[in-house]
Amino acid sequence: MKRVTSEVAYEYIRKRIQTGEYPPGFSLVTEVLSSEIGVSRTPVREALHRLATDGLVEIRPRHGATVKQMDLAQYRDFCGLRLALEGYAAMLAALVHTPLELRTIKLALDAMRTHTERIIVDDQDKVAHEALMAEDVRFHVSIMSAAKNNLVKSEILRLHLVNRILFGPADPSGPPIKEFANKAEHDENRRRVLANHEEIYDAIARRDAPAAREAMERHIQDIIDHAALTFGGTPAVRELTPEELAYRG
Amino acid sequence: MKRVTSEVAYEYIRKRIQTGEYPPGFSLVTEVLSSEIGVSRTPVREALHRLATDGLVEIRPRHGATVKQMDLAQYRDFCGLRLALEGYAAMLAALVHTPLELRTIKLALDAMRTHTERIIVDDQDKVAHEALMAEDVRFHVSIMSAAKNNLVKSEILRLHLVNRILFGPADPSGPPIKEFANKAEHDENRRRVLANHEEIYDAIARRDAPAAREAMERHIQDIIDHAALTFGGTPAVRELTPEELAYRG
DNA sequence: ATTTCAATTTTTGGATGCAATTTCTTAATT
DNA sequence: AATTAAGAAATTGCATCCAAAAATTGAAAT
Repeated sequence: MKRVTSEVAYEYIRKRIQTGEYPPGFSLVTEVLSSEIGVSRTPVREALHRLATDGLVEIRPRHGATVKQMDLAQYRDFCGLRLALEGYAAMLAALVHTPLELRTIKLALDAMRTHTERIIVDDQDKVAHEALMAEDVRFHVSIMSAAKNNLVKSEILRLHLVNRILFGPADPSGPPIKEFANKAEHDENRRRVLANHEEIYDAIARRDAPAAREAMERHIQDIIDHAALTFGGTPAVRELTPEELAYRG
Repeated sequence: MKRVTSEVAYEYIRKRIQTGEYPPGFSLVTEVLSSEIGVSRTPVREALHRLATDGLVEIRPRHGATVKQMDLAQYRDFCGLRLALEGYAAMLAALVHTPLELRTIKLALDAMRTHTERIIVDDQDKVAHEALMAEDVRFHVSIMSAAKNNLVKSEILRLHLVNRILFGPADPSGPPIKEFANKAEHDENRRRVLANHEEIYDAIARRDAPAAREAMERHIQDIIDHAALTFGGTPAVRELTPEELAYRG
């Protein structure tokens, strides 16, 4: 025995989903995966269950596992969760951050500013794009670390994982997503994100908890709105679940 | 094959944890459980993993599973999560509730009022105690249903599950929990809970989203404070994790 | 030609066996 | 007597095997 085999299976599948090699709706057959990875079906099964609790995979009993796919309504629910948690984390961070934690947040913010400027000058700068994304993550992670609530932190990290998958690198065989907006729109969006981050940082720095929460919530709401635009124009009236309908009689 | 055996195992173990038959820290050995339940080790393993993601069980690789135990610090983190989510749900409910959903919430509130009065008159009324707990749950569930975000709802329900376990029926072999306060204190607490609920309801009814959130957050904060008292007097300074310490260099 | 029903194949969920690792026990040494 | 080391027992994690359920294919009847 080498090491935790189920971990290998988990990482293997997760990576494929994230890169888009296994697109949303893709059927994940244990037998195929196990022979592909070179382990038996047991650890694959376990990995799929873990991915299901992460929200990356959907398992219907006796029907197998598929890569999760979300419609806009589900995405909005998802972002609502993120909004609630990250807003709370920002609030906590404003209250309990240490000077060092504040500096860590500021470092990420400053780096983002630099990279954003660079991208606005040269749209094709791949390195700057990569760096910007990395610093964006660092900014958010720094805030939830400063909040000092590990449960909240791990929940948010789990959500980020899903977000990356559904709106990540590519969606080669998925439904036709609306073509990217033009550069001017993109630049405007980047500036808005940066402005949002600055607001959040300032509120945390002056220990203004309500303002920090509001700023973070506005930021995430902006993300939702932006995604709604690129996703497709439909206002997407929410479907009511049977469970919800039960409340009406 | 009869039915989903892993479901049987899951319910079996969950119930035992909730009733306190398996107290916090209790060692959950797959072999023992499988022979006790009458299924093989595979579904037991799966059930334990599910319980771990629910937060009821702790699994350390190669060391087995134990019933999760929380200290006060962890409980506060846990309640923080609940506060963030239920506060958000109350806000949403204020914004998007239908008249029927509002009435459902009011029904639970009215029932709670009745049962609380009854308990204050007769402390020993077991039926009223049961009913009060049930209506308390109904009140909270009605609100998250009215919020119409299934993800948030299922997350909160998961949290409620854990809450029930750690502060549920009994903890026979656990550390000596401070003896229950006297009746006057209890009655005061019950009245405060009811007043909280009324505030929450009123805010939702008049579609005042910020007030609904604030009232809910105050309510949960009260619960935390109350638990801190009955748990033990220690202020419980949070331990820093190695991960957090990394941020300091 | 299309639809329906049955048989075959595929695939999941569960049981069992096996190897590796951890823990418990016991004995020996300081 | 206490502490450590070695071996024995127990327990986890993975692989394989088996049975039940679902999907698919093919044939027959309308």
